[in-house]
Amino acid sequence: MKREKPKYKQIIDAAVIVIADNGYHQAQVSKIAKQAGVADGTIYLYFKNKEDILISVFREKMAVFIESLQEVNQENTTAAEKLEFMITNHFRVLSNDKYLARVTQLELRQSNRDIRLKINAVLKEYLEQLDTILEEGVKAGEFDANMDLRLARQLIFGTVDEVTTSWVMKDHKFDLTAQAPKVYQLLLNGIKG
Amino acid sequence: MKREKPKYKQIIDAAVIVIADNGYHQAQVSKIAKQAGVADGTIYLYFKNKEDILISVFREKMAVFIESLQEVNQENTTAAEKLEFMITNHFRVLSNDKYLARVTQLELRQSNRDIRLKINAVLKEYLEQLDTILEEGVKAGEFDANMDLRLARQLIFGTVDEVTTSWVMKDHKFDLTAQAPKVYQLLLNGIKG
Amino acid sequence: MKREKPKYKQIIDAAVIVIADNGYHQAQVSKIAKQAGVADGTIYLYFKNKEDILISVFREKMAVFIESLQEVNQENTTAAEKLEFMITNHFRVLSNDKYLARVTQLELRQSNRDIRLKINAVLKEYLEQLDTILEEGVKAGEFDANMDLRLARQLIFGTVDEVTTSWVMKDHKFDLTAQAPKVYQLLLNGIKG
Amino acid sequence: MKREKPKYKQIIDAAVIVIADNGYHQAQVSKIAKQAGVADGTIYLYFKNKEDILISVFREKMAVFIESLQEVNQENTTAAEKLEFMITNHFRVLSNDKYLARVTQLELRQSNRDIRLKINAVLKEYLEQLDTILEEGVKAGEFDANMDLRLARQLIFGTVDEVTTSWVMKDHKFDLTAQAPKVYQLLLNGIKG
DNA sequence: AATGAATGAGGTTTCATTCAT
DNA sequence: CATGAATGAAACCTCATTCAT
Repeated sequence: MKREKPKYKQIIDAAVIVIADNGYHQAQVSKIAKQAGVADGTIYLYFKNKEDILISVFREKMAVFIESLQEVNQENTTAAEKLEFMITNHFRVLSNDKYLARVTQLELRQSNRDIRLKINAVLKEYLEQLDTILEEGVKAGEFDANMDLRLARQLIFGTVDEVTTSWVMKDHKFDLTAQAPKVYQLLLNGIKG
Repeated sequence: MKREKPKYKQIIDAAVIVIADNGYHQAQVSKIAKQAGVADGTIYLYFKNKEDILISVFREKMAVFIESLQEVNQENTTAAEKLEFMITNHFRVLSNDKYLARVTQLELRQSNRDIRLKINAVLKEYLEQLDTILEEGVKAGEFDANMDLRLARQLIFGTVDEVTTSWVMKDHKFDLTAQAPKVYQLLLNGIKG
Repeated sequence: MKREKPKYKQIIDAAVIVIADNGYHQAQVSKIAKQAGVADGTIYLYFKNKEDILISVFREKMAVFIESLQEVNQENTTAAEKLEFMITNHFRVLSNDKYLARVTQLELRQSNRDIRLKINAVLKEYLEQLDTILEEGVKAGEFDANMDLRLARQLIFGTVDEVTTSWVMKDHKFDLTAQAPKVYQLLLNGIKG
Repeated sequence: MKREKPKYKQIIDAAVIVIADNGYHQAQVSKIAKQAGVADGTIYLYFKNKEDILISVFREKMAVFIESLQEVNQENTTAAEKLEFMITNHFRVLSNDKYLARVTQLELRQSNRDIRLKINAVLKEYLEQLDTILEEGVKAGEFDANMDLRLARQLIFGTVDEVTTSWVMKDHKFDLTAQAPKVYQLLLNGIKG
């Protein structure tokens, strides 16, 4: 008996590939089912509807980022080191899964407002981890005590996101992970005390 | 007899309103035609297809940003002052036209890959103006000579864009233009020599 | 230029034929469109949705019955004569349009509760005309003053409907209009004073 | 160990409840299985297919009517008394099982032509019992010798059915069994010699 | 130049039935 | 006998675009 991945995971992974290959609006349920090697109807044993597939893709994949951040946030390192890890990790994960990168940076953003709101809810956890780092850095005197925390968060996330999107749109023509130290330095300059 | 705006402009403006009010996916050509006060078929006398409307919306509205930057780039001010103006101007224009802000920050991004690529082509002019400022600043010793120019551009555009998007998604709950000096300071810290 | 029936009527008539030929559950919108000689989408310029087509079929066709009853109710005849006319007319109209008979007696009754309720609302007008006849007959001493009006209505409608349905289910094997005098006599016996 | 009803009966009863509660078109096999406390697949050990369940429901429940009529038809009473019993019994049985009444009067009639034909075959036995009463009544001089037997049957069944359906559609707002004597009188008037 | 009625392709989801365990 | 996960066919409706007037 062949041991299969549980179908839920199987379908999520198929969705990432289909969306990356065909684009958001051409990612029909039947294509995802075919890629996953299951019948169309089987999808609906594991997901409420198509929207549920898309949000689940994002949630499952973001979990990697969020968990690694939670871990690093519990370690005894400086806030600056944590920030550096966050950036490096972000770039590394997406570098290693170009399908995922295309899906999160380009395709999923084409979804309608409902899905976008649910995706943002997932993203919020990630941003809260970032906030934790920033608060800690301010308390430790590493980061500028007068800076606007929300702006700092937007500075960091906006930059990391823009660099990643740029990398995807330019068909990965530069080495994304190699940008991490430089991005870290620019951002640290911006916020350090 | 009332002198009417030329129909081309009329349709562009109608598109912005319809997209802002209904969202990208609910902005049907017939709605735009109705809002513009013309027949559906008339749209196709001025635009090749729907995609052409959307890109034209972006191009026409971006022109405001680009022109003002071209002007300021020809003035005798420091690169830092130019950067500050760029940020302030960006926030001010979108603050003054909340319809436009919603359309550019949220709605148009839901379009498919083809339209996104064409929108990026329009954006490129804006980013080139930004590059001009950065190069000038490096040459004048205002900005760090060792920094990666592309990263600096992504830092600045990514941050400004993220702050604006955040402001739109939070229903303009904070004063966007008031962020300009703080954003400028954070970014300048990042890149100054 | 060929003068066409207005499309609305054209589609209604096509629906009757398609439903009669294929049965309620096999009467797809595309079949109706094809039969009407229009595109699928054209249907939706004239009807809100499929349900709207079905109810409209019933409403338009019942109008024939209701109007003729309204006319006869305004004439100077006895209630018994009006009743006889009603029965004769009912059988004659359905005898002359076997498609319609199949649709109203068998097919439309397979619809779901929502449609059935709306169909019943249309039917109500017909039954009210019948009530008018009965009340008039009681007042004139033609019909039994002690009878239960609602039951009398159910007696008449139930019988006429059952005879018609029987005729349809037996593939029109007997002459429906020929039943009218006998049915009238049975019913009159039941309710006469 | 609790002695269970045989599964066949269990499933029939579950079907009546599910159809009455959810309506014909929302009575999925899986719902019936759940209500019956068995697995979906188990249904198919006792019934050939869904159609078979529905017809069996009707057949099993009609048996009550048919048996009681067979009994009364063997008694030494007048045809008129038998007719009265038939009407009273019909109303009483359905009054006592409102689930069943909804299912037979409203829901099962939404089924397609095939099922309807098979249901009619079951109904035929009932109508034959009614014919026996009528023939006996004619022979005994109780009923009009000149009347059309088929019409008389349709008069009686159509009226009883219409009264019952009306009662179900009006949510049992009147006392159905209380109608029996009045209905009997109306019908007897119609057919008595 | 302007109209707007007509077109027709294309996709999500349900659910009766099967069959390996 | 019993299970229940898996199957896959099938249809309503929308909307960008055309073209006769």
